[in-house]
Amino acid sequence: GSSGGFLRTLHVGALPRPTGAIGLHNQLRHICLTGNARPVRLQAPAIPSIQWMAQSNSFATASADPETAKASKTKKSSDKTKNNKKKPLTEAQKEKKKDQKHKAEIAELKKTALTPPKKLPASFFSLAFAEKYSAIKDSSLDPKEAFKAVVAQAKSLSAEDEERLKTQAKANTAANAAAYESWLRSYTPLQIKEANAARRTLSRLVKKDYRPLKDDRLVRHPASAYSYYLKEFLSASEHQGKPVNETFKDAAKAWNALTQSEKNRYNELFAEDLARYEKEHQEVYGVPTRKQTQTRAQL
DNA sequence: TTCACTAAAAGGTTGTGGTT
DNA sequence: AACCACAACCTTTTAGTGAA
Repeated sequence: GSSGGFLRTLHVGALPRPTGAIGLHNQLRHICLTGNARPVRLQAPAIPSIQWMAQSNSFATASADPETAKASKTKKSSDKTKNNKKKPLTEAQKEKKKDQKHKAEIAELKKTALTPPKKLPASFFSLAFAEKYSAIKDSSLDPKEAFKAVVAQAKSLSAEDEERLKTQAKANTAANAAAYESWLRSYTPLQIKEANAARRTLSRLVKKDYRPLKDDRLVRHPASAYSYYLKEFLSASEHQGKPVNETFKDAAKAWNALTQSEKNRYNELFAEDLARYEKEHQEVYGVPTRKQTQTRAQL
């Protein structure tokens, strides 16, 4: 595991930022900003209940215009005074209304979730495929046959071509990383944090995997006392080489056998980390944690 | 969505406990 | 209730090539 070590400090270990691909990177950025959103292919699953969403106020942008909403509401109701009787909605109408609301929520979540820039092909195979395909393009081959033929060609490149395309692929990988980094930095850490929350929600609501955006600036959650114990336990040489799941079971057993005073050391480490979390939360996001807000409200 | 294939990222595993 | 924190490592998934 070389990604993001334990107790990784903020801003350390950022992605490499190659300097050789500036032009490409600007192009990518432009493409991104012109907003060609990723094609959405959703098989619209019927979500029976979105009740829990109403409980969540994580996405403040959704309620950005309470004034206008209020205004249009009052205006509407005054219009309705002519035919002063309000007919109760039929079941079908209720369904429709609910469906519309649901769609609006999804749309709002997608906006909050943000769309990272499209990536350039980063494998020699993809590049070879594109190249060979453009050569065969005009032939009247059946698309599937053409596809297979091109794959075969892409697999049997000359040594020179393979070398060339591997170099290109590497450059694209670097350009992709640079483009992503640049795109990321155009948003605040808080926006990215909220985007990730929206992504989690979307993944649940929609049959699609909205993966979290990777961002070094995000504040790492405090690690539990047990996490610290586990780290210590695993680093002991006596457990190395044993199957992972056995070792983890042993660790849990040992943890539960500890006395309260033995646990204190780890609890202190947690307390320190919690303090770190609260401090960084304020610094990076510009707002205190929810827990801090609640505690202050009680005072 | 299909076809073949690659590179890179995420998931599963084993736990506890704090955060949202 | 669900998510995230920590660990290592092997396995699975994804996104990307183009076009119908």
